[in-house]
Amino acid sequence: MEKTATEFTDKQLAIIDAAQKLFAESGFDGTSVRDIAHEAGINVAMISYYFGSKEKLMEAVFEQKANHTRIKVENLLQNENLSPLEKVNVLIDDYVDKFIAQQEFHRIMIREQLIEKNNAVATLIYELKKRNQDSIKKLIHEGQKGGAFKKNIDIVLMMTTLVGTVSQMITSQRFYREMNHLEEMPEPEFQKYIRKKLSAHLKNLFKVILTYEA
Amino acid sequence: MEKTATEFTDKQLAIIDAAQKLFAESGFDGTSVRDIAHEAGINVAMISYYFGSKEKLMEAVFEQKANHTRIKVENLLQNENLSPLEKVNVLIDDYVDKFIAQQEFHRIMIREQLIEKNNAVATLIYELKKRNQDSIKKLIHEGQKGGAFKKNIDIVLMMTTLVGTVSQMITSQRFYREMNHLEEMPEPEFQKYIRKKLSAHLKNLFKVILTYEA
DNA sequence: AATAATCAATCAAACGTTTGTTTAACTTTA
DNA sequence: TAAAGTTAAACAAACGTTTGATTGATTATT
Repeated sequence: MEKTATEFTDKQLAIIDAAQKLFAESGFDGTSVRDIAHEAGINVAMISYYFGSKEKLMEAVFEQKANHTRIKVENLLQNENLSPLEKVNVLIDDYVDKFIAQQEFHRIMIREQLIEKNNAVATLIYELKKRNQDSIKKLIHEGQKGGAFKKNIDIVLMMTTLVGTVSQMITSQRFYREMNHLEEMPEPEFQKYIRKKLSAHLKNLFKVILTYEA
Repeated sequence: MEKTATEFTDKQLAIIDAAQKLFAESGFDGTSVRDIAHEAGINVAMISYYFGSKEKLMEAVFEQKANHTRIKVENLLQNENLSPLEKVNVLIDDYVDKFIAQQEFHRIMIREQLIEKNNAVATLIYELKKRNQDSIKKLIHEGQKGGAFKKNIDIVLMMTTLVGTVSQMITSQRFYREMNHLEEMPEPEFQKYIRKKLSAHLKNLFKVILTYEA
Protein backbone atom coordinates (compact mmCIF):
# COMPACT_ATOMS: atom_id res chain seq x y z
CA MET A 1 0.00 0.00 0.00
CA GLU A 2 1.33 3.41 -1.01
CA LYS A 3 1.95 5.77 1.87
CA THR A 4 -0.66 8.53 1.81
CA ALA A 5 1.03 11.81 0.94
CA THR A 6 0.76 14.38 3.70
CA GLU A 7 -1.00 17.55 2.66
CA PHE A 8 0.91 20.71 3.51
CA THR A 9 -0.66 24.17 3.65
CA ASP A 10 0.86 27.04 1.67
CA LYS A 11 2.48 28.37 4.82
CA GLN A 12 3.98 25.00 5.64
CA LEU A 13 5.28 24.72 2.08
CA ALA A 14 6.92 28.13 2.41
CA ILE A 15 8.75 26.92 5.52
CA ILE A 16 9.76 23.70 3.76
CA ASP A 17 11.13 25.64 0.79
CA ALA A 18 13.10 27.98 3.05
CA ALA A 19 14.47 25.01 4.98
CA GLN A 20 15.48 23.20 1.80
CA LYS A 21 17.35 26.24 0.55
CA LEU A 22 19.29 26.79 3.77
CA PHE A 23 19.94 23.09 4.47
CA ALA A 24 21.39 22.83 0.95
CA GLU A 25 23.61 25.86 1.50
CA SER A 26 24.89 25.23 5.00
CA GLY A 27 23.79 21.77 6.05
CA PHE A 28 21.37 20.73 8.80
CA ASP A 29 23.65 21.59 11.72
CA GLY A 30 24.86 24.74 10.01
CA THR A 31 21.33 26.13 9.75
CA SER A 32 19.41 27.45 12.78
CA VAL A 33 15.65 27.45 13.09
CA ARG A 34 15.87 31.23 13.39
CA ASP A 35 17.59 31.35 9.99
CA ILE A 36 14.77 29.31 8.51
CA ALA A 37 12.09 31.43 10.18
CA HIS A 38 13.71 34.59 8.85
CA GLU A 39 14.04 33.17 5.33
CA ALA A 40 10.39 32.10 5.35
CA GLY A 41 9.25 35.37 6.95
CA ILE A 42 7.54 33.74 9.92
CA ASN A 43 7.99 33.51 13.68
CA VAL A 44 10.41 30.92 15.09
CA ALA A 45 7.69 29.29 17.15
CA MET A 46 5.77 28.36 14.01
CA ILE A 47 8.36 25.70 13.15
CA SER A 48 7.73 23.79 16.36
CA TYR A 49 4.02 24.53 16.04
CA TYR A 50 3.72 23.05 12.55
CA PHE A 51 6.42 20.40 12.45
CA GLY A 52 7.20 19.58 16.08
CA SER A 53 10.96 19.95 15.76
CA LYS A 54 13.81 20.87 13.44
CA GLU A 55 14.43 17.18 12.83
CA LYS A 56 10.82 16.61 11.84
CA LEU A 57 11.03 19.61 9.52
CA MET A 58 13.89 17.90 7.71
CA GLU A 59 11.73 14.81 7.34
CA ALA A 60 8.94 17.00 5.95
CA VAL A 61 11.38 18.39 3.38
CA PHE A 62 12.08 14.82 2.26
CA GLU A 63 8.41 13.90 2.27
CA GLN A 64 7.62 16.86 0.07
CA LYS A 65 10.61 16.77 -2.29
CA ALA A 66 11.77 13.17 -2.55
CA ASN A 67 9.18 12.23 -5.14
CA HIS A 68 11.03 14.31 -7.74
CA THR A 69 13.98 11.98 -7.28
CA ARG A 70 12.22 8.75 -8.06
CA ILE A 71 13.04 7.11 -11.36
CA LYS A 72 9.90 6.05 -13.21
CA VAL A 73 10.41 3.07 -15.45
CA GLU A 74 6.95 1.46 -15.80
CA ASN A 75 5.95 3.17 -19.05
CA LEU A 76 9.39 2.54 -20.46
CA LEU A 77 9.18 -1.20 -19.87
CA GLN A 78 5.92 -1.48 -21.78
CA ASN A 79 7.06 0.70 -24.67
CA GLU A 80 7.83 -1.57 -27.64
CA ASN A 81 9.05 1.10 -30.02
CA LEU A 82 12.35 1.60 -28.24
CA SER A 83 15.38 -0.66 -28.12
CA PRO A 84 16.80 -1.58 -24.67
CA LEU A 85 19.67 0.85 -25.15
CA GLU A 86 17.28 3.63 -26.19
CA LYS A 87 15.29 2.98 -23.05
CA VAL A 88 18.40 3.31 -20.93
CA ASN A 89 19.15 6.58 -22.69
CA VAL A 90 15.68 7.91 -21.89
CA LEU A 91 16.26 6.94 -18.29
CA ILE A 92 19.62 8.72 -18.16
CA ASP A 93 18.05 11.89 -19.57
CA ASP A 94 15.26 11.61 -17.03
CA TYR A 95 17.66 11.19 -14.14
CA VAL A 96 19.99 14.01 -15.19
CA ASP A 97 17.04 16.34 -15.73
CA LYS A 98 15.61 15.63 -12.30
CA PHE A 99 18.97 16.02 -10.65
CA ILE A 100 19.71 19.35 -12.31
CA ALA A 101 16.21 20.66 -11.66
CA GLN A 102 16.28 19.71 -7.97
CA GLN A 103 19.83 20.66 -7.07
CA GLU A 104 19.02 22.01 -3.63
CA PHE A 105 17.37 18.78 -2.57
CA HIS A 106 20.14 16.68 -4.02
CA ARG A 107 22.79 18.64 -2.16
CA ILE A 108 20.92 17.73 1.03
CA MET A 109 20.81 14.09 -0.08
CA ILE A 110 24.54 13.96 -0.73
CA ARG A 111 25.25 15.41 2.70
CA GLU A 112 22.81 13.18 4.56
CA GLN A 113 24.25 10.05 2.98
CA LEU A 114 27.54 10.85 4.70
CA ILE A 115 25.99 10.71 8.18
CA GLU A 116 26.87 7.46 9.92
CA LYS A 117 24.01 7.09 12.36
CA ASN A 118 20.64 5.67 11.30
CA ASN A 119 17.88 8.25 11.54
CA ALA A 120 14.52 8.56 9.80
CA VAL A 121 16.01 10.43 6.84
CA ALA A 122 18.69 7.78 6.33
CA THR A 123 15.96 5.18 6.04
CA LEU A 124 14.11 7.28 3.48
CA ILE A 125 17.26 7.64 1.40
CA TYR A 126 17.94 3.93 1.62
CA GLU A 127 14.46 3.06 0.38
CA LEU A 128 14.71 5.61 -2.41
CA LYS A 129 18.01 4.15 -3.61
CA LYS A 130 16.69 0.64 -3.36
CA ARG A 131 13.65 1.49 -5.43
CA ASN A 132 15.70 3.23 -8.12
CA GLN A 133 18.10 0.30 -8.16
CA ASP A 134 15.24 -2.13 -8.73
CA SER A 135 13.82 -0.02 -11.55
CA ILE A 136 17.12 -0.04 -13.38
CA LYS A 137 17.56 -3.72 -12.74
CA LYS A 138 14.33 -4.53 -14.54
CA LEU A 139 15.38 -2.50 -17.55
CA ILE A 140 18.79 -4.13 -17.74
CA HIS A 141 17.47 -7.66 -17.32
CA GLU A 142 15.03 -7.06 -20.16
CA GLY A 143 17.90 -6.04 -22.39
CA GLN A 144 19.92 -9.05 -21.30
CA LYS A 145 17.12 -11.48 -22.12
CA GLY A 146 16.90 -10.10 -25.66
CA GLY A 147 20.67 -10.37 -26.05
CA ALA A 148 21.17 -6.63 -26.48
CA PHE A 149 23.21 -6.33 -23.27
CA LYS A 150 26.03 -8.54 -22.08
CA LYS A 151 25.50 -10.94 -19.20
CA ASN A 152 27.86 -9.98 -16.41
CA ILE A 153 26.92 -6.45 -15.43
CA ASP A 154 27.49 -5.03 -11.95
CA ILE A 155 24.36 -2.90 -11.81
CA VAL A 156 25.15 -1.39 -8.41
CA LEU A 157 28.59 -0.33 -9.62
CA MET A 158 27.02 1.08 -12.75
CA MET A 159 24.57 3.11 -10.70
CA THR A 160 27.45 4.26 -8.54
CA THR A 161 29.01 5.83 -11.62
CA LEU A 162 25.71 7.37 -12.73
CA VAL A 163 24.85 8.87 -9.36
CA GLY A 164 28.46 9.69 -8.54
CA THR A 165 29.19 11.51 -11.77
CA VAL A 166 26.03 13.63 -11.57
CA SER A 167 26.55 14.35 -7.87
CA GLN A 168 30.15 15.36 -8.42
CA MET A 169 29.09 17.66 -11.26
CA ILE A 170 26.53 19.36 -9.01
CA THR A 171 29.13 19.65 -6.27
CA SER A 172 31.87 21.12 -8.42
CA GLN A 173 30.01 22.96 -11.15
CA ARG A 174 31.79 26.21 -10.32
CA PHE A 175 35.09 24.43 -10.80
CA TYR A 176 33.85 22.98 -14.09
CA ARG A 177 32.87 26.48 -15.19
CA GLU A 178 36.29 27.92 -14.52
CA MET A 179 38.25 25.04 -16.02
CA ASN A 180 36.33 25.48 -19.26
CA HIS A 181 36.47 29.29 -19.21
CA LEU A 182 32.70 29.63 -19.06
CA GLU A 183 32.57 32.33 -16.39
CA GLU A 184 30.73 34.66 -18.76
CA MET A 185 27.94 32.22 -19.63
CA PRO A 186 24.59 33.11 -17.96
CA GLU A 187 23.51 30.66 -15.29
CA PRO A 188 20.43 29.17 -17.03
CA GLU A 189 22.44 28.58 -20.19
CA PHE A 190 25.22 26.95 -18.18
CA GLN A 191 22.70 24.63 -16.53
CA LYS A 192 21.49 23.54 -19.95
CA TYR A 193 25.08 23.14 -21.04
CA ILE A 194 26.11 20.77 -18.26
CA ARG A 195 22.86 18.88 -18.59
CA LYS A 196 23.64 18.21 -22.23
CA LYS A 197 27.28 17.39 -21.53
CA LEU A 198 26.42 15.03 -18.69
CA SER A 199 23.72 13.30 -20.70
CA ALA A 200 25.96 12.61 -23.69
CA HIS A 201 28.86 11.54 -21.49
CA LEU A 202 26.77 9.10 -19.45
CA LYS A 203 25.02 7.63 -22.48
CA ASN A 204 28.40 6.93 -24.00
CA LEU A 205 29.63 5.29 -20.78
CA PHE A 206 26.54 3.16 -20.36
CA LYS A 207 26.60 1.98 -23.94
CA VAL A 208 30.06 0.63 -23.30
CA ILE A 209 29.31 -0.94 -19.93
CA LEU A 210 26.19 -2.62 -21.24
CA THR A 211 27.25 -3.84 -24.66
CA TYR A 212 31.02 -4.22 -25.07
CA GLU A 213 32.69 -7.26 -23.63
CA ALA A 214 35.47 -6.41 -21.20
CA MET B 1 57.76 27.91 -4.02
CA GLU B 2 56.36 25.00 -2.05
CA LYS B 3 54.63 25.97 1.17
CA THR B 4 56.73 24.82 4.11
CA ALA B 5 54.89 22.02 5.92
CA THR B 6 54.02 22.89 9.50
CA GLU B 7 55.49 20.54 12.09
CA PHE B 8 52.95 19.21 14.56
CA THR B 9 53.81 17.66 17.92
CA ASP B 10 52.45 14.23 18.88
CA LYS B 11 49.79 15.84 21.03
CA GLN B 12 48.72 18.12 18.23
CA LEU B 13 48.58 15.15 15.87
CA ALA B 14 46.36 13.28 18.33
CA ILE B 15 43.95 16.21 18.33
CA ILE B 16 44.04 16.39 14.54
CA ASP B 17 43.28 12.67 14.26
CA ALA B 18 40.40 12.93 16.71
CA ALA B 19 39.03 15.92 14.83
CA GLN B 20 39.32 14.16 11.49
CA LYS B 21 37.42 11.15 12.80
CA LEU B 22 34.56 13.20 14.25
CA PHE B 23 34.35 15.70 11.38
CA ALA B 24 34.07 12.72 9.01
CA GLU B 25 31.31 11.16 11.09
CA SER B 26 29.16 14.17 11.93
CA GLY B 27 30.47 17.10 9.94
CA PHE B 28 32.12 20.31 11.14
CA ASP B 29 28.98 21.88 12.61
CA GLY B 30 27.81 18.55 14.01
CA THR B 31 30.99 18.15 16.07
CA SER B 32 31.70 20.20 19.20
CA VAL B 33 35.15 21.04 20.47
CA ARG B 34 34.24 19.17 23.64
CA ASP B 35 33.57 16.04 21.57
CA ILE B 36 36.99 16.40 19.99
CA ALA B 37 38.70 17.01 23.33
CA HIS B 38 37.03 13.93 24.79
CA GLU B 39 37.98 11.78 21.78
CA ALA B 40 41.59 12.95 22.01
CA GLY B 41 41.64 12.63 25.80
CA ILE B 42 42.67 16.22 26.44
CA ASN B 43 41.19 19.37 27.97
CA VAL B 44 38.96 21.58 25.81
CA ALA B 45 41.17 24.58 26.30
CA MET B 46 44.06 22.82 24.57
CA ILE B 47 42.33 23.19 21.22
CA SER B 48 42.32 26.96 21.47
CA TYR B 49 45.78 26.86 22.99
CA TYR B 50 47.32 24.88 20.13
CA PHE B 51 45.20 25.82 17.13
CA GLY B 52 43.53 29.12 18.06
CA SER B 53 40.03 28.09 17.05
CA LYS B 54 37.86 25.25 15.81
CA GLU B 55 38.05 26.68 12.30
CA LYS B 56 41.84 26.75 12.42
CA LEU B 57 41.84 23.16 13.67
CA MET B 58 39.95 22.18 10.54
CA GLU B 59 42.60 23.93 8.46
CA ALA B 60 45.27 22.02 10.38
CA VAL B 61 43.49 18.76 9.52
CA PHE B 62 43.76 19.72 5.87
CA GLU B 63 47.35 20.81 6.19
CA GLN B 64 48.25 17.49 7.75
CA LYS B 65 46.14 15.12 5.65
CA ALA B 66 45.72 16.72 2.23
CA ASN B 67 49.07 15.53 0.96
CA HIS B 68 47.77 11.98 0.82
CA THR B 69 45.22 13.13 -1.72
CA ARG B 70 47.62 14.58 -4.23
CA ILE B 71 48.13 12.64 -7.44
CA LYS B 72 51.81 12.24 -8.28
CA VAL B 73 52.52 11.98 -11.97
CA GLU B 74 56.11 13.15 -12.40
CA ASN B 75 57.77 9.73 -12.29
CA LEU B 76 55.02 8.34 -14.47
CA LEU B 77 55.65 10.89 -17.21
CA GLN B 78 59.34 10.02 -17.45
CA ASN B 79 58.77 6.27 -17.45
CA GLU B 80 59.27 4.99 -20.99
CA ASN B 81 58.42 1.33 -20.36
CA LEU B 82 54.70 2.01 -20.04
CA SER B 83 52.16 2.85 -22.72
CA PRO B 84 49.98 5.94 -22.20
CA LEU B 85 47.02 3.74 -21.29
CA GLU B 86 49.11 1.75 -18.82
CA LYS B 87 50.18 5.00 -17.22
CA VAL B 88 46.56 6.05 -16.84
CA ASN B 89 45.85 2.68 -15.24
CA VAL B 90 48.65 3.17 -12.73
CA LEU B 91 47.21 6.56 -11.92
CA ILE B 92 43.72 5.13 -11.40
CA ASP B 93 45.09 2.49 -9.03
CA ASP B 94 47.02 5.17 -7.20
CA TYR B 95 43.97 7.38 -6.83
CA VAL B 96 41.63 4.59 -5.74
CA ASP B 97 44.17 3.34 -3.19
CA LYS B 98 44.61 6.78 -1.66
CA PHE B 99 40.90 7.35 -1.53
CA ILE B 100 40.14 4.04 0.15
CA ALA B 101 43.03 4.42 2.58
CA GLN B 102 42.01 7.95 3.60
CA GLN B 103 38.26 7.60 3.76
CA GLU B 104 37.78 9.80 6.79
CA PHE B 105 39.55 12.71 5.17
CA HIS B 106 37.71 12.24 1.91
CA ARG B 107 34.35 12.26 3.63
CA ILE B 108 35.32 15.66 5.01
CA MET B 109 36.35 16.78 1.53
CA ILE B 110 33.04 15.71 -0.01
CA ARG B 111 31.13 17.61 2.65
CA GLU B 112 33.25 20.75 2.46
CA GLN B 113 32.86 20.95 -1.31
CA LEU B 114 29.13 21.40 -0.78
CA ILE B 115 29.58 24.55 1.27
CA GLU B 116 28.74 27.63 -0.77
CA LYS B 117 30.78 30.29 0.97
CA ASN B 118 34.50 30.76 0.32
CA ASN B 119 36.61 29.98 3.36
CA ALA B 120 40.24 28.92 3.74
CA VAL B 121 39.41 25.23 3.36
CA ALA B 122 37.46 25.84 0.15
CA THR B 123 40.55 27.49 -1.30
CA LEU B 124 42.71 24.51 -0.30
CA ILE B 125 40.29 22.11 -1.98
CA TYR B 126 40.20 24.24 -5.09
CA GLU B 127 43.98 24.26 -5.39
CA LEU B 128 44.15 20.52 -4.75
CA LYS B 129 41.64 19.80 -7.49
CA LYS B 130 43.39 22.18 -9.85
CA ARG B 131 46.73 20.50 -9.28
CA ASN B 132 45.29 17.01 -9.79
CA GLN B 133 43.54 18.21 -12.92
CA ASP B 134 46.79 19.55 -14.34
CA SER B 135 48.62 16.30 -13.59
CA ILE B 136 46.06 14.28 -15.48
CA LYS B 137 46.05 16.76 -18.32
CA LYS B 138 49.77 16.26 -18.90
CA LEU B 139 49.35 12.50 -19.04
CA ILE B 140 46.44 12.70 -21.47
CA HIS B 141 48.15 15.18 -23.76
CA GLU B 142 51.18 12.92 -23.95
CA GLY B 143 48.95 10.06 -25.05
CA GLN B 144 47.22 12.28 -27.58
CA LYS B 145 50.49 13.42 -29.14
CA GLY B 146 51.50 9.78 -29.71
CA GLY B 147 48.12 9.00 -31.23
CA ALA B 148 47.18 6.52 -28.50
CA PHE B 149 44.27 8.66 -27.27
CA LYS B 150 41.63 10.39 -29.36
CA LYS B 151 41.64 14.15 -29.76
CA ASN B 152 38.45 15.54 -28.29
CA ILE B 153 38.49 14.53 -24.64
CA ASP B 154 36.70 16.49 -21.92
CA ILE B 155 39.26 15.96 -19.18
CA VAL B 156 37.25 17.78 -16.52
CA LEU B 157 34.21 15.65 -17.26
CA MET B 158 36.39 12.55 -17.17
CA MET B 159 37.77 13.53 -13.78
CA THR B 160 34.22 14.19 -12.63
CA THR B 161 33.41 10.55 -13.33
CA LEU B 162 36.58 9.33 -11.62
CA VAL B 163 36.16 11.40 -8.49
CA GLY B 164 32.39 11.04 -8.49
CA THR B 165 32.37 7.26 -8.81
CA VAL B 166 34.92 6.78 -6.04
CA SER B 167 33.20 9.33 -3.78
CA GLN B 168 29.84 7.73 -4.29
CA MET B 169 31.30 4.31 -3.49
CA ILE B 170 32.76 5.63 -0.24
CA THR B 171 29.45 7.30 0.58
CA SER B 172 27.26 4.28 -0.10
CA GLN B 173 29.53 1.34 0.62
CA ARG B 174 27.08 -0.08 3.15
CA PHE B 175 24.41 -0.01 0.48
CA TYR B 176 26.79 -1.72 -1.95
CA ARG B 177 27.48 -4.38 0.65
CA GLU B 178 23.82 -5.19 1.16
CA MET B 179 22.91 -5.15 -2.52
CA ASN B 180 25.61 -7.74 -3.19
CA HIS B 181 24.84 -9.82 -0.08
CA LEU B 182 28.28 -9.26 1.39
CA GLU B 183 27.17 -8.55 4.97
CA GLU B 184 29.23 -11.48 6.25
CA MET B 185 32.51 -10.38 4.65
CA PRO B 186 35.01 -8.96 7.18
CA GLU B 187 35.64 -5.24 6.82
CA PRO B 188 39.29 -5.36 5.65
CA GLU B 189 38.45 -7.94 3.02
CA PHE B 190 35.50 -5.86 1.86
CA GLN B 191 37.75 -2.82 1.51
CA LYS B 192 40.09 -4.82 -0.71
CA TYR B 193 37.09 -6.07 -2.63
CA ILE B 194 35.67 -2.65 -3.52
CA ARG B 195 39.16 -1.33 -4.28
CA LYS B 196 39.59 -4.09 -6.83
CA LYS B 197 36.10 -3.65 -8.24
CA LEU B 198 36.44 0.10 -8.51
CA SER B 199 39.86 -0.13 -10.12
CA ALA B 200 38.75 -2.59 -12.82
CA HIS B 201 35.56 -0.65 -13.47
CA LEU B 202 37.31 2.70 -13.85
CA LYS B 203 40.09 1.33 -16.03
CA ASN B 204 37.47 -0.08 -18.34
CA LEU B 205 35.64 3.25 -18.45
CA PHE B 206 38.76 5.26 -19.08
CA LYS B 207 39.95 2.99 -21.84
CA VAL B 208 36.70 3.70 -23.64
CA ILE B 209 36.68 7.43 -23.04
CA LEU B 210 40.28 7.78 -24.13
CA THR B 211 40.49 5.50 -27.15
CA TYR B 212 37.11 4.76 -28.75
CA GLU B 213 35.60 7.37 -31.02
CA ALA B 214 32.12 8.42 -29.93
C1' DA C 1 -29.51 39.37 15.81
C1' DA C 2 -26.61 39.82 19.54
C1' DT C 3 -23.64 37.61 22.64
C1' DA C 4 -20.65 34.07 24.39
C1' DA C 5 -17.52 30.29 23.58
C1' DT C 6 -14.16 27.96 20.99
C1' DC C 7 -10.60 27.48 17.95
C1' DA C 8 -6.16 27.64 15.32
C1' DA C 9 -2.70 31.01 14.27
C1' DT C 10 0.71 34.14 15.68
C1' DC C 11 3.85 36.64 18.53
C1' DA C 12 7.57 38.36 21.82
C1' DA C 13 9.73 36.66 25.52
C1' DA C 14 11.77 33.38 28.28
C1' DC C 15 13.51 28.58 29.13
C1' DG C 16 17.37 25.55 30.02
C1' DT C 17 21.35 23.73 27.27
C1' DT C 18 25.09 23.77 24.58
C1' DT C 19 28.18 26.33 21.90
C1' DG C 20 33.30 28.21 21.08
C1' DT C 21 36.42 30.69 23.61
C1' DT C 22 38.89 32.90 27.58
C1' DT C 23 40.50 33.34 32.18
C1' DA C 24 43.26 32.61 36.06
C1' DA C 25 45.25 29.39 38.95
C1' DC C 26 48.17 25.44 39.09
C1' DT C 27 51.80 22.00 37.49
C1' DT C 28 55.42 20.42 34.77
C1' DT C 29 59.46 21.15 32.09
C1' DA C 30 63.81 23.21 30.86
C1' DT D 1 62.73 30.58 38.05
C1' DA D 2 60.98 31.59 33.82
C1' DA D 3 58.33 29.47 30.16
C1' DA D 4 55.25 26.13 28.48
C1' DG D 5 51.62 23.01 29.41
C1' DT D 6 47.32 21.89 31.64
C1' DT D 7 43.23 22.43 34.25
C1' DA D 8 38.37 23.57 36.10
C1' DA D 9 35.60 27.21 35.90
C1' DA D 10 33.44 30.96 33.88
C1' DC D 11 31.94 33.72 29.85
C1' DA D 12 28.67 35.61 26.50
C1' DA D 13 26.35 34.13 22.57
C1' DA D 14 23.54 31.01 20.10
C1' DC D 15 20.87 27.05 20.12
C1' DG D 16 16.03 24.36 19.85
C1' DT D 17 11.97 24.56 22.18
C1' DT D 18 8.08 26.14 25.28
C1' DT D 19 5.19 29.48 27.30
C1' DG D 20 1.42 32.53 27.87
C1' DA D 21 -0.93 36.29 25.90
C1' DT D 22 -3.37 38.10 21.87
C1' DT D 23 -5.59 38.00 17.60
C1' DG D 24 -9.40 37.22 14.42
C1' DA D 25 -12.41 34.21 12.52
C1' DT D 26 -15.84 30.55 13.24
C1' DT D 27 -19.43 28.12 15.93
C1' DA D 28 -22.87 27.76 19.60
C1' DT D 29 -26.10 29.81 22.73
C1' DT D 30 -29.39 32.99 24.16
